[in-house]
This record gives sequence, structure tokens and C-alpha cells, in this order.
Amino acid sequence: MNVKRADTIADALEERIFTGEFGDGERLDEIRLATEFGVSRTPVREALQRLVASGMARHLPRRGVFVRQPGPVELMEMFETMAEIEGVCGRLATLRISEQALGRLEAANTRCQAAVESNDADGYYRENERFHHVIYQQAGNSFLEQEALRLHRRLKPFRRIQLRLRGRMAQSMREHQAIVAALKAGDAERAAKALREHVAIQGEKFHLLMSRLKPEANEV
Amino acid sequence: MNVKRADTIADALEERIFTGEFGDGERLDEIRLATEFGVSRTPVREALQRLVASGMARHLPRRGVFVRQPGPVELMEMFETMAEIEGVCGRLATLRISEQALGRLEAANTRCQAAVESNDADGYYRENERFHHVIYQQAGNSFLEQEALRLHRRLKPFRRIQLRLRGRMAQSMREHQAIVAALKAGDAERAAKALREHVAIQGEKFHLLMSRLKPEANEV
DNA sequence: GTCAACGATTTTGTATACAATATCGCCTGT
DNA sequence: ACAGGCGATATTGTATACAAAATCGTTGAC
Repeated sequence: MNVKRADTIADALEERIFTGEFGDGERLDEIRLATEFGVSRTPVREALQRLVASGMARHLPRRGVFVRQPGPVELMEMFETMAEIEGVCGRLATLRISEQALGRLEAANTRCQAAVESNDADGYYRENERFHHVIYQQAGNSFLEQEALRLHRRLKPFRRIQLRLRGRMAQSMREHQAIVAALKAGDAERAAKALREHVAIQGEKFHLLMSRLKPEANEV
Repeated sequence: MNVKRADTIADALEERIFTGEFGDGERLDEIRLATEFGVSRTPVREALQRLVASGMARHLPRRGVFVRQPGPVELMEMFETMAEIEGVCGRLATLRISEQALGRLEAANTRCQAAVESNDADGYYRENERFHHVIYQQAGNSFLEQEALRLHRRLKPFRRIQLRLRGRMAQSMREHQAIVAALKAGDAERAAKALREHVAIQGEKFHLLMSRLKPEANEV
């Protein structure tokens, strides 16, 4: 193992929170996890601290660490924030993007199109991610890029679902093309708006799916 | 002590990094800090992890944690990101702000004006902070608000300095008034632009001061 | 029967002990 | 004299032991 054990434990726990194996409010028992991972409490506690720092769990002093699944309201807030940050990245990228990066965007879009045609959701998802990462990077601000990546990653399990909606992949594809068009035209405000709405729609589609699947889970 | 010891240690270390007592690249020796704080290594290690999580230090496995002071480039990136986020908050707040909050903004501005007239930089700083916090809050997105507060806090030691520039307080005051005017007019784009530039100028002024004070520190 | 208080138990937070690995200095060989 | 390797030392990472505090159950009083 290249990284220290506490890091791997943190990753494993993170994954389990993402998949929903750990429900909201569930206490993460240090001893239980320690025995489960076959380690002492020390590395488990380090991992838990990492979860708390990333906002995936809450720490109540002398009480323990409790997983904190975002509710519908917070999820919509996170999607809105992501949309705004993407918009910012898009506006800055319009002014700063390189020719090469524009090429990478179009290449990713081409592969997205292929995925749409073969109805390959996984492939689309992968290329879509690449597309967005290029835009974050081309905003020309490493700090902003890192923040965008952080939130992007946090929303990953929720973003993925909405691609299952009928026709969403093709719609997303058209939005990508509009984004590239605005970037090529050097129209920063149009690029910002296109990206903002592209992500906002993802949030709305996700919300739609959630309210369909479990309509009772819409409060708090 | 209400909070656990590791938290207070983290706060103390954070403060010392902010004040520059710990320089960039300096190793934070667990044993040294433990003896200094009169505790064992365990709470010190927890505190160090918190610093790493907040980006104020870096952790090299089996090597230790090293303080990571942002260089001029990263600082400008952080100011630019802050400017963009404030712009976003401003745009959203224009659509969502309450009458009461508008009143609070104007009250804060009035107190700012008083501080300008008595040349009270500390007072100005305090009311300026309140002003911005109201805008974050009125964006109507708790998640975004928390992100804004986090970055705002991170930039605190650097934001404060620029107020010492001659005439900066009065200029900042005028910018605040333009922001409130845009908010009252319901012109979201104008409010966004005004806030973006207000913060961007802070970054520029800070940069100006830095290049004056230590012109050799402008690389990396 | 219910509520409160007290003690036992569990669990977190901290200290210390141990293990593993990196760093530094010395020594030897060329 | 300098480079490389080997060992001593120091430091991080993990395990265990201990302390403090919260929870839970029981018991007793009303």
C-alpha cells in the first residue's frame, strides 16, 4: 500500500456514504469500524476526521461522528452552487482558453456523440466529465479549478443518475455544443449562461427523478 | 474548556500561520508542539490534520506536515475566486434579498461611513465584514453561503492590509453604495459586476502593497 | 405507576508504548 | 578526496492503556 492506512479507510468510508450504505444520521462506531478493518481506533479516527472535514459527516463532541447525507434542499443548493461555479469557469475560460484545449473539448464532444448513438451511459459520463474538467482547467485559476473539482466530485453520485432519463443524454449533448460554440465565438457571457443552465438542468432532472422515486423523502 | 483540546490547538496553529509566525515550508514538529502545548502527540496530530484539510498545510507521508503559505500567484487566484463568488452571491441576492436585509446593508454602510470619517480602520473592517456576510446570506443558498464564508475567512489576514492604503476606505465605501444601489434597483447583473470588481480591487490593492513592501517575493 | 437519581457500562478523548520508515552521519573503498 | 553504503537516530504511523464523560438501566421514593 502506497498511502497510509488511514487514507484508505477514509476512501472506503466515503464510498460507503456515497452509495448510501450509511444512511443519514447513522453513527460511525469507532470500535466497530476498527475491528471491521482489522486496525486500531487510531487510523479509524483519522479517517472520520477527514470525513468531517469534507462535510460528509458531523462531529458532536463526546458523542461521536454521524454521517450527514445531504437532504433534497441541500442537494439543490449544491447543484445551484456548482452551476454558478461552472458559469464562472466558463466565463473566465472564454477569455483564456487555448486552441489545444478547444480541440480537446471538441474531441470529448465527438466521443460523447458516439456514446449517445450507442446509448452508452457510462461512456457518456466519462467523456462528459473530461469535458467539464477541461473547462475548469482553462479558467486559468488553479485555486478555482480545485474548488470546482471538489464540488464536482462531491456531486458525482447524484449527477450520474439523471443521465438515465430518456433523451437526457442527447439534450446534454446539444448543451455541450452550445457551450463550445459560445467559447469559440469568444462570447463570455453566453458561455457562462450556457454552462450555468447546463448544470442547473442536471440538478432539476435529478430532483425530478428523486421526487418520482421516493416522493415521501421531500421534506427536510 | 468547552471544546476539545485538539480544536483549540488547531485554532492556535491556524492563527500562527495567519500571522506568518510559521513560514512557508516550515515543518510542524509533532513532539515540539506537543511539549509546547503541554499535551501528547495525539491531539497535536488531530490539529495538524485539520490544518491539512483546510489547505493551510501539506502532508507528506512518513515525512510530516509542512505549512503552506500561499504565494503571490495563489493569493491572486484566491482573490479572483472570492470576487467571482461574491459576484454570484450578489446576483442571487438581488433576486432574493429581503427588505429587512436591505436595511441591514444600509445600516452597515452608514456605520462604515462613520468609520471612514473618523478614520477608524478597525471599525470599517468590522462593518465591511458584516456587509459582505449579509450578501452571502441573502443569496438564499446556505451551501454557497458556507463556501463564501470559508474563503472569506481564509483571505481575512490579506484583505485587512489593503485598507491601510490612503483613500482606500473612502473608495471601498463608494463601491458599497454602488452595490446597494444595484440591489435596490433589482439589477442583478450590475450588482454582480459591482461586487466582483469591489473584491477584485481588494486583490489588486493587496498585490500593490505586497510588491511595494517586499518586491523580491514576487516569484512562485 | 411514574419520575428522578444513582451507578454500571459504553464510548470518546488523551497519553503512552511500540513498530516501521526516513534521515543523517560515519566509515570504508577506490 | 569523494562517493556509496551501512548503521544509529529521529520521526511518523499504529496499537494499546488510561481518563473523562455520556448513555442506559436499575432502583427507590412518591
